[in-house]
Amino acid sequence: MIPEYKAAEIEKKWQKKWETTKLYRCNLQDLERKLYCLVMFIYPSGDKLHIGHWYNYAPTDTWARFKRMQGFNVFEPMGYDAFGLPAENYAIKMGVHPAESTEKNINVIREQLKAMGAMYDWDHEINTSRPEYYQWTQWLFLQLYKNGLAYRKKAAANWCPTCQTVLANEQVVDGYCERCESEVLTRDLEQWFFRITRYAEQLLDGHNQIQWPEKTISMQKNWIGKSIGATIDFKVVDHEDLIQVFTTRPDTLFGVTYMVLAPEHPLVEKLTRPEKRAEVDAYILQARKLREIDRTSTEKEKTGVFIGSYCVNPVNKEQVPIWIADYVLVTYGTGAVMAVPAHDQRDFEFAQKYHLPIRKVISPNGEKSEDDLTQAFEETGVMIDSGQFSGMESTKGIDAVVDYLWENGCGDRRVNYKLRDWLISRQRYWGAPIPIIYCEGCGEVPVPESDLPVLLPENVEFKGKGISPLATSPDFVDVPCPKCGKPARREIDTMDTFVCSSWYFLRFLTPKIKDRAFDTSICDAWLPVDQYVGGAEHAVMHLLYARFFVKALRDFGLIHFDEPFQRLVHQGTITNKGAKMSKSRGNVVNPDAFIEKYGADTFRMYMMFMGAYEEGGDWSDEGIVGIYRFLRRIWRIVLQIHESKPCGAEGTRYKKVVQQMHYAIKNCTGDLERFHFNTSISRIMELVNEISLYIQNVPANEQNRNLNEELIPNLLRLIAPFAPHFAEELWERIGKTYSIFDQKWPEHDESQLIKETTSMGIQINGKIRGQIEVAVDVNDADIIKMAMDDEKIKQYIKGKTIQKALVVKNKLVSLVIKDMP
RNA sequence: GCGAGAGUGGCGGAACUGGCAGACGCGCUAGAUUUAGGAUCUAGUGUCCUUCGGACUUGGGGGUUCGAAUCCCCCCUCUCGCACCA
Repeated sequence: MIPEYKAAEIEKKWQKKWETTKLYRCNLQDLERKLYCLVMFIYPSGDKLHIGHWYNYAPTDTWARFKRMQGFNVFEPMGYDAFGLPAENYAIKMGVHPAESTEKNINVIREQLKAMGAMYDWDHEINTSRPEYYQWTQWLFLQLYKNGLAYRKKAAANWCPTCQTVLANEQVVDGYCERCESEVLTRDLEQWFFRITRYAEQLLDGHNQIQWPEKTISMQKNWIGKSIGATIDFKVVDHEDLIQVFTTRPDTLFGVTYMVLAPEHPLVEKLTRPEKRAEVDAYILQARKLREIDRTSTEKEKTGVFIGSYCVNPVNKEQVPIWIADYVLVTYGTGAVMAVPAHDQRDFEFAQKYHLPIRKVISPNGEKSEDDLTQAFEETGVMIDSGQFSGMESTKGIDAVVDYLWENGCGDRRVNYKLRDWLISRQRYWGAPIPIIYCEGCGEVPVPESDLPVLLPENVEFKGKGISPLATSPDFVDVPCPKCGKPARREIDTMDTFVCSSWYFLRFLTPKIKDRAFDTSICDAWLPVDQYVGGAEHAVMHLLYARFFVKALRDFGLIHFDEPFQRLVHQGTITNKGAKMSKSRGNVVNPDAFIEKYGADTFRMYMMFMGAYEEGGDWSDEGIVGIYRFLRRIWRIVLQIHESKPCGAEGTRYKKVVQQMHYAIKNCTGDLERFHFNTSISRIMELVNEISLYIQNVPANEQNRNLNEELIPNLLRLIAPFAPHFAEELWERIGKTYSIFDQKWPEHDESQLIKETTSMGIQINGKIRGQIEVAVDVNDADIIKMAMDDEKIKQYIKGKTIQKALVVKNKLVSLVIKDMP
């Protein structure tokens, strides 16, 4: 009598055994075949594990287990990105201290993660909100500070009125807060920045040495936004001032007919003529009122005003009027643009509206034409009406003009980036305090490393609004200056949580060391992370910041590699009945209910079966039973064969089963490698179907003994990464030694895949008309003959001439026929 | 608006470099077994045509090819990213 498959019981049993035997403890000293498999650690904001977490973690764990069985020394850690706004907001909502609620949530989540059955090495767990961790986040801040990569400045910052804090550029999506979707305002504030812009070029270069999705790389490239061009200085008439512009088209300099400054440009105030003052002020006021999103919309008609002053074009000494317009952004380039309406569509539209001259200086063929342009000609061509440069190819003209400007001291080559420095100050409580003290005498003083950590005070009013909660703790704020000992005050802002997660992959290796943030030699040995898995939404935030950190730390001599993550895979999104899951739609799938009903093994396996991992899939409450049935089917077959102990020697039918096994091993392995879990599972299903047919059709006493000895063990090895508890249980039940995860992943034998005959389709004029069974060693000419001798085919080719006949090996025969002339 | 990806049965999805479209699973139909089953097993299941058999089928339209889901051109829809970046 075959016992029932009791998932809950089995899963508990093995989770316990794995833990007590420390099966997944990784020996970091063993570097041969090391493999660092990392999944983005969890953000414990208050909710339990949702389906997205499962989809991130379970398949990655399957991959890691597969690699372990292939003989790799796999390090797969898990921890908590525990600081941050959602956790703080959750605590406020529940009326408890964030430290308390975070700790509680982590305890729940840890149990859930364990119930998933992943092979995390729990000895390496980290929690970024613990002083043991954030002490080193602060230490890293100081290293950046010491090396000139952390600085404070007053700047217009993105302010989220709901979150009551500033945000980094990366956290503002279309003018709205990435987290809470409130409209983001601008506020002038003193803020801390990390000088990520210094690494712009290196961040671009590094893309060449990592295997990441094309799309993610291009998003980063786009975000960094490199453009090569020149700066050009325009003297202002009757003023000492120079207006500097950045342009990628110095070859169009002779076509400049006006100058445009951003309304916020510092020179606007000074250069506005008295008679224009009222008009200009009104325009600036109006531009300010416009929401960022409206102002930057390309749909919006361009507007601007003339401020009354003129500047001089350095190549032809022509005076051109200076305008301000909100299509020029103060944050990009120099905040000023030389307008060339004939060769820039935006300038063209503006010039048309305000009747400014449009002067053609680039011609497609070098010839002048009197026709009016209907739109700007933005391509390259031949320079015309450009003084000594006329007749020159515009691509060469770029260099020639810049050389001329440089010689005359009014221009230079310049590479410009869109990337801005990373604003890391947050006016919130639940984060790592910035380790800086302000002293009236000594100014900005870094907290000495020996005084770290700067502990988050407990007695804080963190529910307040508009001011950093740390300001409400006098014990925290008032400190003696570390330099002169006089009364001073601490920085009251905390760091963006992305700072914590920019180096966690280093800490994971040695989470408990007390005297260093990380161990240089262990990091050098284990990094870069071999396989990183996480959401695509981090493309220009976490993934860019972490790369910046690694490059900076490398330059400080603390590590000796260039990139944190060698291979990167993003999981797709799970939908439910075709729609994105959301609380408002009410179609959120709660994993717990399904795990209770079918077990974690079925649940995780079904997620992998739904679709291609990187594309996500559509959840179906019905579909999951397919996997449940499949596991129970294996359960019965394995135990039945184990009981009946086949000892026969039946060979003909068995050969087919073996062939199917090698086919399954081959494809299952290849697909797992590429994170194609769904097709990988399909191959195992086919194998099970074949075994099932065999034991039904071949009498028990004849069944091949290898069924028990070779086939079933291999089947269990194949299923083990997908359904770990299930496979471990059956492995034990068939009398094998613990653990199946110390077993070697099966390898296929290519020679076993070769069939004696193949069935080939016969195509006539592109349409399949018949099938023939052909032995593999038959040559093409004979195959064609066989095809033409086929009864069915004869009907088609009777009375026709064969124009062409070809054989596609093992696939088909193609005949092209034509009526007899 | 620009850029990238996608569109395949009733459903989720396969098809690696052009080579028998629809693997695998869900659902459905019939049968077997069972006291019963939402358990299990077997067979069937793209659409249309009256059949042996045939015709049509990968968002729509054209093209290249002996042969196209796959390559090329035009159009439609969806998803994601960027959005005056000078």
